[in-house]
Amino acid sequence: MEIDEDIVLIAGPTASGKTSKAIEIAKSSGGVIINTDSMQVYRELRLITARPTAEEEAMAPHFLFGHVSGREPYSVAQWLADVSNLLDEPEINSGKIIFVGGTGLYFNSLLDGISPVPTVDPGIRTKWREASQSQSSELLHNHLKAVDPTMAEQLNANDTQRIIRALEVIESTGISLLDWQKKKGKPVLDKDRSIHKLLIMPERPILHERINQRFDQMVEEGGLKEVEELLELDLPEGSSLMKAIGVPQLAAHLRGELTIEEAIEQAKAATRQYAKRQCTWFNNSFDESWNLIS
RNA sequence: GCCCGGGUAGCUCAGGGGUAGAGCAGCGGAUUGAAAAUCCGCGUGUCGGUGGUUCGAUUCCGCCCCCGGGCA
Repeated sequence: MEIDEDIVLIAGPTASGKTSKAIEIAKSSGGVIINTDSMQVYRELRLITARPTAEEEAMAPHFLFGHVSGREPYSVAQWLADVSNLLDEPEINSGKIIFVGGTGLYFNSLLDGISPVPTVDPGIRTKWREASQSQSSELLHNHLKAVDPTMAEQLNANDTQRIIRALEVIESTGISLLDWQKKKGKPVLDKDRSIHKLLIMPERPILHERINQRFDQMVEEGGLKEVEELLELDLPEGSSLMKAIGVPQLAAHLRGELTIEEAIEQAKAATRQYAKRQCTWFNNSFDESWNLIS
């Protein structure tokens, strides 16, 4: 598949064949590949996050794959900053660039930018993250109601993660997250470069089949060992990597809580559920400028 | 062949004379610094088949089929 545009975006649910499509395009049209997946940025997991293999990476220049440690906090904003830094390099920004991944939020931030919320005071962040371990979401929601009622109204009382985000922002900046989010971010892609957007959406039953097969393959190729080694690193509690699909399930097996068959079955189900959430995002958040293929 | 037990949602199973409900799976939605996260919503069904009793049967009775277990 040859593509004339300067920038190619390839999105799709997990196991839809994005990696090979990106390499195919890079080989026929040239260009570098930039990761647009929130988990493939981490160094410690390769198999379980379906990161391109060393052989695949050798077929074209790859960026932002496995470039951060699971010990470091990472985020959509950090990713966008990493992309922005890459685009500051003329030899990258003048050639073809292929963004590939499955994180809808990252694509949206790439195209629309992200609101310029200041970095939250680390002490305040830690305080609320710890509070979320010990306090009920309802209690936290009540805190938020007291300090930022309009934001509290936007959030479900069970949505602990968004509630503590809102809490840390109002406490750290004195301004409601809602107000910050009204400020538009600035897009990082050059306005004058042409973009081709590809959305790979296989039929659901086919996708499920591929997901199931791929997880079996991950385990055959040493996924269990990879998780075992990850656990030995003793990453900080709540680190994103520990929540990568497959990790909690295989870790439960290593602790003797699940048989390997149960762990595999549960990991496959979690992957299918994730793929559905991705499809929801793509279906409802991406506009008609995306070219749908299966 | 005989004797038990069972056949209810995709799976595991509960229920019981007024056309049925849980968990898991599945489906739909939200999504702005943890996003593979986090959260919201939705039972999707010839109750094995067929006769009968009954105002009414998935439920009770007969026969048949299928699956376990036991005896031969």
